[in-house]
Amino acid sequence: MADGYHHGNLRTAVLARAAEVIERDGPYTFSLRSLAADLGVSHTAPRYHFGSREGVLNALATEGFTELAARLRANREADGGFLESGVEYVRFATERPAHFQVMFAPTLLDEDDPELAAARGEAFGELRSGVASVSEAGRRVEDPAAGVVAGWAIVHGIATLALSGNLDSSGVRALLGDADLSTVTRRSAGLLFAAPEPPPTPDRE
Amino acid sequence: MADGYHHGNLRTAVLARAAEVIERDGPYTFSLRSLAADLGVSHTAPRYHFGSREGVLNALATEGFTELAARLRANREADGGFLESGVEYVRFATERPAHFQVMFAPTLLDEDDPELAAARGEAFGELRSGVASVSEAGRRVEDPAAGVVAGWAIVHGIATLALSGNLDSSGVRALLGDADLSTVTRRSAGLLFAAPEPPPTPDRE
DNA sequence: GGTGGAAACTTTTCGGTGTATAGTTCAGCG
DNA sequence: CGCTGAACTATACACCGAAAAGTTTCCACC
Repeated sequence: MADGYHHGNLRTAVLARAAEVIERDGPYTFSLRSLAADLGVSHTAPRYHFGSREGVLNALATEGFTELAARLRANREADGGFLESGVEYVRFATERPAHFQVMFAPTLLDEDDPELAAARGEAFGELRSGVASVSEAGRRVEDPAAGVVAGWAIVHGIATLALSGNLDSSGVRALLGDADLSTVTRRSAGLLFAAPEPPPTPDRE
Repeated sequence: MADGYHHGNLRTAVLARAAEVIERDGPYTFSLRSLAADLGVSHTAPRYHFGSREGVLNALATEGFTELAARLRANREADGGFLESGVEYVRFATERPAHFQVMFAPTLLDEDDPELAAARGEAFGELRSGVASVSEAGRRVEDPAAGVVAGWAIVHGIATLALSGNLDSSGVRALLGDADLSTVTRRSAGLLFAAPEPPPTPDRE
């Protein structure tokens, strides 16, 4: 495969290296040329596989949505419950920070890419069906639509704040005794859907 | 002031134009040179005021944190309550999308800038004191630290998801009957801290 | 065992971009 | 009138994404 002229596995190598670089420096300074130099190929070689810089980011986002969907599906099939789906969402963000950043930065992507749209649709489907299970569980959600938004927003908020370092730098994280992020997620998102313990049963019809 | 050679108000003009451009195309393609061309000055003129491209973004973030702090303080002094502080947070994000994006993208900023640190500290202080009022109100928060994280995360999550267009594109927003974002915020974040009694916001249809 | 073609790269070239440094304009002031 | 500092320009350089044309290698087919 790798004969000195043909890299042999350039597409995979580019994606892996791109994720590393973006994880370290963010998506702004991400450069196709320096990436190609790292991999020992000419600076136009990645272009053959991805078409453009945007193409690399699209591929990264697609990869990310596919993996996120798989994780959420696995959790659902293991009957992990909504809260654990949320924890998984945050875990994915911290384990694949580059993917996560790119996935939710539409100005970096070509939204017309059908593969990206398919992968995203799959992930969003898992998200909705995960949240739907909460409504079925019949907690205290008299406003299921708001519950969906609240559930997604709280885990997405924790993920983005943690990734951007604002949870630590704000001193908020320290309030929790430096618990790991999964614990933080459980304790925080748990407030949303957990039935209040002392108070009486909320008014149901 | 403006004599054809000296612009007269370049610093302000650069910040205003930068916000426009970033609001439209995001912070990644933001270019000092095209911005200078728009304003009719040489491409190195902005550098005199900001030192570097990063300097412009830092100034934008500083401006943003200062305004956010002021908004939160005004709400607190008007006794708006935590939920309305959250609504104000989201409103700020949608009204100053460029500022908001830059403020929470540390890879775009020079974190050593003392002015930025001061403005951010001020805003975070307001945030914490706003959330602290909830604990004092003694709702059902037996885990106040988690409440702080949850409160911030849910409004930050709504803001980022809305700004990135993911609330609409996912179809989640439509579930709420296309309510405006402040209403979405109240209904969603309201689930977090709402006591069994209906909150001051009337939510009747 | 050669031949055609496609896949995977390289080379070259172009315009755009941030940064650095030296030079220019202009208002205010002694 | 001449000096000085603030605000801006001109020039130069290295890097970058994109485009187009050329090169290498493999492989399927005859």
